[in-house]
Amino acid sequence: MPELPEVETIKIGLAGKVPGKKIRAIWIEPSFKKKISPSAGKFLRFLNGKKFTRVKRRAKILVFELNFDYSILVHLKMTGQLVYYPKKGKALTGGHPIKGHENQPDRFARVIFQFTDGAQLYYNDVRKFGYLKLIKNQDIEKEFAEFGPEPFDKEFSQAYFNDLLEKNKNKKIKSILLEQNLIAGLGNIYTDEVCFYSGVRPDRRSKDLSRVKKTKLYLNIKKVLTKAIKYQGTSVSTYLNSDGAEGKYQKVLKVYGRHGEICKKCGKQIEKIKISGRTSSYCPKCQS
DNA sequence: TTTCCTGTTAGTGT
DNA sequence: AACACTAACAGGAA
Repeated sequence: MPELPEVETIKIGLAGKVPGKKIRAIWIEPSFKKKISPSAGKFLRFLNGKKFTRVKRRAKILVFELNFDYSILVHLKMTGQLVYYPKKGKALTGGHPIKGHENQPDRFARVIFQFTDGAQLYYNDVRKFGYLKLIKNQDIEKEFAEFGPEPFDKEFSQAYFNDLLEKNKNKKIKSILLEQNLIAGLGNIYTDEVCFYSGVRPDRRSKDLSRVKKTKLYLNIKKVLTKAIKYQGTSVSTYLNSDGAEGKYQKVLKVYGRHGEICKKCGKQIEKIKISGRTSSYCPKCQS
């Protein structure tokens, strides 16, 4: 699920909740122990009694800073969720989309943080692709060295973007947008949407893009992500924000997941192709 | 029942 | 080097 807007939404939600919380106990589902580093044992031992101080995001990774020179990195991969339960837990029934599991917490809980004030933070993950990593703050920069600029950073300028297209002129535009070492945070949903708003077929090679299209792509990356954050992300399958509620952006999707349906702009049928192994949907009339 | 699909990405093979 | 494909895992849809 989670691409930049979803991770950002979770970050904003948790930033108002977990700072100051002190860990009383952590439970890890046995089969998930191999996804905890440096090891489940060290993770438990080190974190017991520590406090969360701050929540940040880089690319699609959440960073929980602690009251020592350490942080916990959380990558949700395809189906990870973080859900916060205050002490006085209203039963959260916020539309968990997996049938029969409308009530949180459910059986897909992999890690549970219990805080001294009775609140809890759940890491849920159906497919168990995600991971939690305890890391020294001084090592974080090295860990993130692989990522390209954040789309909202000054570093991500039109000049940078044009240069990046020039350096990858034979690649398909969608492949470029998906590469985290070029631009951080876009995934399958928002790359499709950015291409639609820019009138560009996702399989167009970047050398064939006009100057105008390059500008459109650049601006639409920011526009689409900004709107998606405002809508609290897209709930396609298992994504929930940190209150356990769904995002709203799926209501305004133009092409992602809509192949076979009618283009909202021109009425033609949305088509699909595979790019970098990902299903990509586009309108054959609006995008060229 | 079986087959194919799914938000990510590291790793392997061509 | 650049690219395509698969595995990691589980459940839903057809």
